[in-house]
Amino acid sequence: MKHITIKDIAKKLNVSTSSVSRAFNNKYDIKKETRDLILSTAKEMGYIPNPMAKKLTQNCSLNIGLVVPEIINGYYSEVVIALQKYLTKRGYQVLVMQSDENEDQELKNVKTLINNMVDGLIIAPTVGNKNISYYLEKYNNGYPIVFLNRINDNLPASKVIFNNINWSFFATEHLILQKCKKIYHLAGYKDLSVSKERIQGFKKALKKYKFSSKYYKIIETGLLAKEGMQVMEDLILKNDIPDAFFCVNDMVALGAMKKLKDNGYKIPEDVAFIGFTETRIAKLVTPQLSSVKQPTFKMAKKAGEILLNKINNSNSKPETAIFNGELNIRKSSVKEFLN
Amino acid sequence: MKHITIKDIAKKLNVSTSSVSRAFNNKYDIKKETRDLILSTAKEMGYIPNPMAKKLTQNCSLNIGLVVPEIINGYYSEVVIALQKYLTKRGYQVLVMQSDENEDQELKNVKTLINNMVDGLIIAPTVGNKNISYYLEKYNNGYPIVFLNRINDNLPASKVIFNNINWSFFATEHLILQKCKKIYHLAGYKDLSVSKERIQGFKKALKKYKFSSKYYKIIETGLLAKEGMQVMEDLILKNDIPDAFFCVNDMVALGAMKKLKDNGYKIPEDVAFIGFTETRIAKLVTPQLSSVKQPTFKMAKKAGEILLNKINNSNSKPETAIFNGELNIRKSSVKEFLN
DNA sequence: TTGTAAGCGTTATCAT
DNA sequence: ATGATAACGCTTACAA
Repeated sequence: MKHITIKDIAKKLNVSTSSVSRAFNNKYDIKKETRDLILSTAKEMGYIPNPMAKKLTQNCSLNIGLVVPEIINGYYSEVVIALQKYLTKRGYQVLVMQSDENEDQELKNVKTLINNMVDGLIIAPTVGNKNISYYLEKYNNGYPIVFLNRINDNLPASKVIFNNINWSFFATEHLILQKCKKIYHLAGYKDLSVSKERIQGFKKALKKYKFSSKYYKIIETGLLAKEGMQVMEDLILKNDIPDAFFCVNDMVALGAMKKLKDNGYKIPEDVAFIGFTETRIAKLVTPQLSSVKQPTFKMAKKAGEILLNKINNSNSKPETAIFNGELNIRKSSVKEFLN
Repeated sequence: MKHITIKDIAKKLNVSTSSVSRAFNNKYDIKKETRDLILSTAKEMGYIPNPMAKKLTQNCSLNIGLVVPEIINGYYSEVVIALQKYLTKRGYQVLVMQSDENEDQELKNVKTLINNMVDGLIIAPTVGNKNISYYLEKYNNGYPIVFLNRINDNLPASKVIFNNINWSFFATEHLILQKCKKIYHLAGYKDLSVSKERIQGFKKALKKYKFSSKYYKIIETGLLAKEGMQVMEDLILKNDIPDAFFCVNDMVALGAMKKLKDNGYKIPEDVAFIGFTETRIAKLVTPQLSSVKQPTFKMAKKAGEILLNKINNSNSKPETAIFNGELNIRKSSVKEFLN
């Protein structure tokens, strides 16, 4: 099963290897007939171009590194899928690495990918900001990087982000308009940029409607269902249950809801819920979970687009794309008809 | 930002490139001091070995292709994670491609990966068997392939599979022992090997307990929550609701349960449910969903292991690993205390 | 339009 | 223990 090379084809047809190469690559400087002959015999012989050789001469790997926090909870799975689709169609392979919400792992991943000479990186940073300066240094040296999500609006680099502040404002306002009087925010990680922004939006809404500090709380949780459950267990013990929760994401919301339901609370009658970064599961639970939907595919695609721009035109300018979402109101947050 | 090469190092130290190469690769035939000197200056100069060049000379890509049906529903996400972990640690990159439950897409993926000269393939085939003969031909020509899941026990190739028949027998038997008298099976795709096997186990249990054909049904559904909902909607319209459902997977079960709950049925009191291929969401819904848990990580790891064996020792024998799981009984299927 | 030959950055085979 | 050199499969000046 030795691989056929352009040499084999050249020998068979009594042409030079350059002609064979040209037949595959050039549009013009080869005669149509020889070109056709070469291509057809190549096919006949079962020729497959050796990507390693090609990459070596062209000094590119045609690989893109994608670093995400995790791919188990749906959101980043969709990011992966969207980018695979976009980049594969353009001749690139995507190397996905997970950070498991761990900064050190993330840095390791990035370094592994750089050592593998990926042509560019898309990074959805994990909680913490220890690594950002390292990434920025690379970026400023001309390394093609696009940041996706979880990154500050004012980071001086190409990035694709969601308008967390506005949409968490809307989500909170929705709860307020449902006449919720006491609203807690399950807030993810205090060091996570999206958490910070969602807190900002939350506070903005409370301020607009003049909530005194007695009537809200911001509670750090993490991002997992398990963590939503733990926090809720704690609140139940303390008998400190408000009439609404706005959660940093759907998983935390689902965990928290589950715990409340198991303890006899009615949702939304006793406690209203709204999540964020809508997942498919939102529609499978009872009651269905209200949430903020993000345009995941579009955002991922945009990140790919910016990256390829940079790769193909190394002095393209930094670009920031900010996306908006939609508020999907479902049963978990609708109290009004009760009044 | 030109890359440092071994030539640069060689020139700087007045040694030959072969010495530099040796310093990085060989254990013995270089003097310790020169070796150390070379390594330290290399580090100083910021040398990164060019993987493309290395791969070209060694005629391997250090890439493994992984073809899965999808990665959105948790199960195959875990497969991806497990294999990434296992293979990355051993110097390989994993190229993941999704088939979207589409045979043609799957074949395309496999061909793309082969054209990219991955060193081996792990395939979790999608529904249908149109491509299997193509894969087998490659396999028989010595191409390293391991099949994971969704493949017949008697396929003459290396494979890692789950004992679907036994565990669907156990799941069904559990429902029977809960005194369920009429059990429907939501069965996935009729052309999917795991569906077939789970149907076999289902029937085996029914036979053991002498269910007449009036008291069970096997209904083709697909594998998505949405499809579980659709089928259930249909059954509700026909007023054809048994007292238990055994579902081909958790997603179908969740969709079906949701539809029933929304129509006023009590679970498990009116209808008991058990899923398969347990997902994390099983514990987040009310009532929690009973399911059969598969040792996903172990199975994926085993697939990686068999594949690397084959790659490193091309005349290693075909190997089949069959795994067992566990039956996790939760509230959705427990009726007995009601009697 | 085609061929020759150098080069991409390594490793591997010989000598020395 | 080290160096010279060919080779891996392809692209690309440059020459013809």
